[in-house]
Amino acid sequence: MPRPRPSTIWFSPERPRKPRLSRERIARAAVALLDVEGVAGLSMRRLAARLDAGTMSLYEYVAGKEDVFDLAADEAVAEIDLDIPDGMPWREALTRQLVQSRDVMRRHPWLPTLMATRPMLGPHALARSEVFHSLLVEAGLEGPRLTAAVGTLTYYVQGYAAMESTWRSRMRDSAAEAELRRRAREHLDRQRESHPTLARHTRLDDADFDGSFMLGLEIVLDGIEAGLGT
Amino acid sequence: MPRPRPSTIWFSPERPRKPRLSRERIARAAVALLDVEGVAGLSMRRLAARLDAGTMSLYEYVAGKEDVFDLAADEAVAEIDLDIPDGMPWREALTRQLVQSRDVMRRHPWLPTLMATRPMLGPHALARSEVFHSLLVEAGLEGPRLTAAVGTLTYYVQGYAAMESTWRSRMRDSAAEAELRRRAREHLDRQRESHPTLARHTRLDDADFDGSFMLGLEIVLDGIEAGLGT
DNA sequence: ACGATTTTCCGTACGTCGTACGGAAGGAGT
DNA sequence: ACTCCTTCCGTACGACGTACGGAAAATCGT
Repeated sequence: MPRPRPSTIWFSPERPRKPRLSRERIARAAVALLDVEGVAGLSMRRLAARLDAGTMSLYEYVAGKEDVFDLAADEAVAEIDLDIPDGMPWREALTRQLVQSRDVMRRHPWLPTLMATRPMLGPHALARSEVFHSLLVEAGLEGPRLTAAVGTLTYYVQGYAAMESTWRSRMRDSAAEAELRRRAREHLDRQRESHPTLARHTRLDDADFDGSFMLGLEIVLDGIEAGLGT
Repeated sequence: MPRPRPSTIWFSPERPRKPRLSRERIARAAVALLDVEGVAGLSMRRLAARLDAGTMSLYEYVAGKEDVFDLAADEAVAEIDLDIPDGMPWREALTRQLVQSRDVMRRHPWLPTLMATRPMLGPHALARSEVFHSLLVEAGLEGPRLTAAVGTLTYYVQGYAAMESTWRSRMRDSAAEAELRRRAREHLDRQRESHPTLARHTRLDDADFDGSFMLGLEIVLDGIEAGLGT
């Protein structure tokens, strides 16, 4: 039976010999590597190289690649500034919180995807969750309504950030591959003829990401507020 | 210069020789394989084997693995039933539409992730988008508000479906790995002591996925409705 | 009818990946 | 000094995406 490794559990137990690596160091290196190379660019070999360690050394600290992703995700979530000025009303505070979250996800475009595909149980994710819940409790929610409200906010910011970063990256590399882009565009235009509403109401080129994000956020917050009287 | 492959463009042009494969056949096989093996389990080799073809034969029809994902995603989106009874009010119609979407995403748990990480430009995704837009135009929205409203709904259903399927899959395999689960739980409980709001207001075991989904959906729809007067 | 052309099919090969395994090396405790 | 536990990591295996180029087949021009 192999030594059990913690996987997805966050503390580190006793350590009878002083180690060169640590889960924290690995987490930080993973974040840095993900920022530069993206999700597809993170490999155990590259990660180890960046830490001047042998590849297999990582496995003393980490259960596998999935564990690295868990670690990196929680590490990035830690960048969200959680403290809010005393006495700030809940709606304003939540707005700040969500704008912050989007900022962090813009710095780490790989984050929304990872958050959507794993249970976020790291300490920083839990802390963030605590803040969201307590702000909405202050607003007057509890029980399933509370859970649902937290969900809508979380899914919105994750979904928006994911969309934004895929869009931005397509815009970037299409500067080089303008040809293929032209064909795709032409194809879309052809489709548009059979989709009149879409054609009339959407512009593809201008993209006011900031304004658009705030608009959607207002919708969700309005919806939460609308349910308070019930 | 290599023969250009369409990538992400959807029609197929002239065909001077009758082919055994086709983009449609590949798309269907990819969906079936993804359903069984998940995103990580889809490989070009396995996909080809399922079609009784050599691996490299796929590349006559498909630009690469990314293209296969695009194809599979649009193919799955096709399962969403788009027609709505005549005269049904917009809110009810949208609800139907979103419940449908969630159902499809439950049948294809890999779908929400793929949708979040790529621009959905396939014919079925565009058709779905057209329906959403026209329903919200009927509701009285236009311009950036319209775009934002479509966004909130889309992100909500994708985010919820992604959460639901990761949760469900964890619940499944934890039947086998109950030990590790117990440790995770114990860890969570320890964290809960420092997160009082979270501790008081969340239950982990019971999970009324259907009801919870509807609650969140009502929030978003309420929010859209609240913005109509402005 | 038949060669030329075009298109489909796919075997081989290369570089990369995650990680199982087992050994080496280095304190800590006795 | 000896044991034991931990850290470190070289090697190796099977699987992956796909570039390349050749074989075979269908179509077309004549």
